[in-house]
Amino acid sequence: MLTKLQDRGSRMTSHRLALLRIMAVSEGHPNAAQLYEKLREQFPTISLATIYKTLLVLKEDGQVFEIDMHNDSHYDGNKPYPHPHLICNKCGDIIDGDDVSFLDAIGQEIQEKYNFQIAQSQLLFYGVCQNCQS
Amino acid sequence: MLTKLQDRGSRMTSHRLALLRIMAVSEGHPNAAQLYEKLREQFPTISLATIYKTLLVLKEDGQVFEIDMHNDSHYDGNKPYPHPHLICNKCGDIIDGDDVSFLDAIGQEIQEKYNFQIAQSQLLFYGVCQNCQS
DNA sequence: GTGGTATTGATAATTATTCTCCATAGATAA
DNA sequence: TTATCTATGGAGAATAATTATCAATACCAC
Ligand SMILES: [Mn+2]
Ligand SMILES: [Mn+2]
Ligand SMILES: [Zn+2]
Ligand SMILES: [Zn+2]
Repeated sequence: MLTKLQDRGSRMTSHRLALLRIMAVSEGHPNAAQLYEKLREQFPTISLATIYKTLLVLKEDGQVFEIDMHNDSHYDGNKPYPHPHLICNKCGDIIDGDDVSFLDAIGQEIQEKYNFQIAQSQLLFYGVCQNCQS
Repeated sequence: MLTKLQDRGSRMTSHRLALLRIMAVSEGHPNAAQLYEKLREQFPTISLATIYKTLLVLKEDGQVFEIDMHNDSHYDGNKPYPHPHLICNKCGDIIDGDDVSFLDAIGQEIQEKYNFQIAQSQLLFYGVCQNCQS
């Protein structure tokens, strides 16, 4: 947790701990602005730039995964590795879409068919979630 | 081609034809800035805003597919429907990753397991392409 | 505790994309 | 062909998420 950070010459600060804790508790996929609002409850003088810098450090450290959405990145601190996301066009909810079979198979196939070495992936499905279909 | 546009009250202009033709010929995945440079050869006074407006119209008309990349959207006029893309971290090349099995299976699985009605998808794989592995 | 350095906060800068508004050009019918 | 109506184009301003700058501060090894 903090060992990896320090190996890279980074420090574990109260801000970074708090941000990780919020993500672990919320189980959601917040964006920078939402994390900013949450963190302001504990650190009223925190800056939005600090949120971005913290997210960058934690991302490079492999502790959060960035969901690369159009002009509004969201973050996952619970599953800090590539996995599919289902994004509802009605309510905006972002649902984890892991436990999907064939994912490894697709990676394998791309690797072989195109001789492409996959390092990362962004798998986004847009549509209507269960709740919004009523 | 122009029938669909006119049904929606849109007009087929020389700009729109030229943009579609450039995409069809290039077989690539240009972004707005690259299309702007190309189109300026034919229309020296064209504006970048016109590129964006044209791309929006053609996208809504189902004639181009937008690849939703982080702060730099690219467009596909040859396969104007969702399909995977392989993006090289070294040379920046964007490779079509269709003809991949299991894609329909994954869509099916998400539909069933999460009861999620898929309307669109962005499947991006980042890594190193064949040419850049030497 | 002290000192060196990473981090923070305030704010400016960046950059892709969108908006505004008037002039212009495409379609349609006379 | 010509008139008319309206979508489109061009120029530049506006927007908004993200990044850069830099002096003050907090972390941590000693
Ligand atoms: Mn997730
Ligand atoms: Mn493509
Ligand atoms: Zn929903
Ligand atoms: Zn390459």
